[in-house]
Amino acid sequence: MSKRTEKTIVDIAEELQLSVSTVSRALNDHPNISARTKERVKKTARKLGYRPNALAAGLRNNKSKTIGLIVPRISMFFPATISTIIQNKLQEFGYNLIICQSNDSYEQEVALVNTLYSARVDGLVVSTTLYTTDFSHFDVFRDNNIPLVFFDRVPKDYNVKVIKGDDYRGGYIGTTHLIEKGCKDIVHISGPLTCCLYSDRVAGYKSALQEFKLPFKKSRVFYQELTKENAWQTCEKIFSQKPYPDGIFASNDTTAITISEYCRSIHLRVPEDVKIVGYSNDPRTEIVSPAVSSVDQYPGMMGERVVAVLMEMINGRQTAVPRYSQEIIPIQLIERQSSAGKVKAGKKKLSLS
Amino acid sequence: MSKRTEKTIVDIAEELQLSVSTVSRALNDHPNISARTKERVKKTARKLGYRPNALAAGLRNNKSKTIGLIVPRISMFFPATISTIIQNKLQEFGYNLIICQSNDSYEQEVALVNTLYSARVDGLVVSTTLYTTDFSHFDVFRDNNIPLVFFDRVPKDYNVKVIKGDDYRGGYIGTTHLIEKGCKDIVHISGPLTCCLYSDRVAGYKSALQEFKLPFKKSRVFYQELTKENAWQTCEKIFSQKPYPDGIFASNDTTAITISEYCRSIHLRVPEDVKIVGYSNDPRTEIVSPAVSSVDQYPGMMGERVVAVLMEMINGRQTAVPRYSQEIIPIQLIERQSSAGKVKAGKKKLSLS
DNA sequence: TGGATTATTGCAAACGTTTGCATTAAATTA
DNA sequence: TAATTTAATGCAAACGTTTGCAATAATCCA
Repeated sequence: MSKRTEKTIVDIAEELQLSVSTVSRALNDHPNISARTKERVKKTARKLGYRPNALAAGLRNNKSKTIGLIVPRISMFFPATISTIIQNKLQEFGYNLIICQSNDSYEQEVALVNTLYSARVDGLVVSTTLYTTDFSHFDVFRDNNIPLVFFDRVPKDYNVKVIKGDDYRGGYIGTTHLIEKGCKDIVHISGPLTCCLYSDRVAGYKSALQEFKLPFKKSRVFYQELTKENAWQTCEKIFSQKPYPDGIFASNDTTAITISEYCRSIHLRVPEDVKIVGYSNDPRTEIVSPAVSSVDQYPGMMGERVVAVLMEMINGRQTAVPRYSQEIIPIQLIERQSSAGKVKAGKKKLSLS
Repeated sequence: MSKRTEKTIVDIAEELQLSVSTVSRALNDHPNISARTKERVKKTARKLGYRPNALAAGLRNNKSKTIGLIVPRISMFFPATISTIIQNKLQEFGYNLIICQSNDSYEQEVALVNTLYSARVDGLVVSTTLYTTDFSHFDVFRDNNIPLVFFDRVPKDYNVKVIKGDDYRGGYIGTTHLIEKGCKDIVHISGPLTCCLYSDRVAGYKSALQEFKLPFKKSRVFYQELTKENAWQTCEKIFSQKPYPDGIFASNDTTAITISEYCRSIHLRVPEDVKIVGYSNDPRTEIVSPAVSSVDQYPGMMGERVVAVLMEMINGRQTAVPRYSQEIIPIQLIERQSSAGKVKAGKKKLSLS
């Protein structure tokens, strides 16, 4: 057991004939320890190879200097980007980040919340499962007044701090853009409605159609997990019979890109025959040809806001009283090749105000 | 302070008129606690909303049930995929994972090692910075016999457990493939040689050239951080004067994809005029056109091996004595459009044994 | 029925910090 | 110089567990 080499502050104290309290205070730069003592203590700390034990300090202080993060998966562009930012930002504040993935499983999410509570994280950041509609597993955090922030995929009707993208507007803008480019029959491929993200975007899609007096047809909206496989299957369904849509608005970029591939496979031209808009502005949209238009969600801004809000809560500037508050991060449409120009020859441009 | 609601095992003990030790053992299913008592304890634990305090347990047991992971960045495909797998796998074993990014900064890496040590992680997994050549900051772990595993970007000459891809072979296979497809003047774009990954691949590249009696020219190898921007610049250099190379082997896919874009921009045809092979088999290689050939590194296998080895070390089956041991994960070339067919008309196929 | 074995439970120390309060030493003032 | 203030240090409890050992209760066998 070489563990016997672990030095503690009592070793330092003994070596210097000081009390442990003095050593502790010296290491923490407590004001009423003399400069000379601080020097001596720090020096022998280095000499002995002393490493503070964060567990012990955490136990005593009832804080772990650790934040928990739960996301569906870190292999997807948007959560990955946000996680990166959160992690880097927290590092600046001296916090560690425990990143966990629910893999979009409700049960896993519940389990993770509990282990992160046991780990006594000082705060929890979460983007929920596609299927989380009951949020009571977060009560432990909320009721114990431990900072809790949701982002992107956030609860509806749960009294808590929420930071989300402007999904309604995203749905609206994406659809409007296609209409302005001349599309008259726009399919929307959405995620499951249990997730607020998608219901908001669908609402935006609807209101855009309505505003431009285009009919909303139930058969033109698809609800599915937004995987490549599902996208391909849905394409097969869509293009199994005419009339073909002249625009498709997909609620993520994996889907948008797959649609584009499918169109090529059946010799439909993008954007001439079908225009496509995706969501998230995944960098893949740029390298694919034609490049795919997409709704950017400013992940950087969102990540920074998450950390800022969290830190305010931790430092008590923000009232930690569980109070619903929603912060909306703007979105922006990035126009690319996949939705360029006019609908196929013969149709003329809608004149829009 | 609603923190006063935190229940501990002594609350359970009081409620049941038992000793804390009995409660502790009951909760941990210790064999010599009667079934009846266990039942009662667990029931009131639930009733009181008791949550174990992992910090306290960790302090007492000298283990945190937490693993540290340091990667350059989690936004890159390969480390992201591995992190995902490691995280999911560890979850099965009841371990949390603290994911940290060094952002390819040596100083940050050093700092992270120290905070993870302070957090008393039960093990550390790391893929180093591009520029880490001094590994002494890992001594704390090695010397205290705390499981330490390196993967992908691993140390040379540091006595420790290492799991890496077969980069020499990857370099060899990638180059050989281009040669077999008829290339005679192959550029190699490599990362900095401080990183074992790249030096191994360069070695593979060299030996392939040698084997096929092609000259190795220093001017045909470039060493740089493998970013998009650098790739573009290097392309400008390469194609600023003739003769153009007829094959390019890039040490990552971002670079390979950018090269392909550059070629299109100057109206060079891929693969007819230039053939391209990348590294890592990033999914982007598939959606780009022409699809880019790449060397797959089996991230799944690597991730699983990392966790398996780590668990063996933690459970003491593997000797934890710091002993260098290297495990090589195979690679596989995935041929795609970017390196298909023959070199431009007029050249005839090399007949290879 | 009594002694021995076995099954349960309890006591108390330990893990490494931090911190309120008490104490001592040093500096200041009258 | 004595009394008072200020600066620096020490004592001991506390954070919530776990665990070796001791103690008690229950069971068994002859």
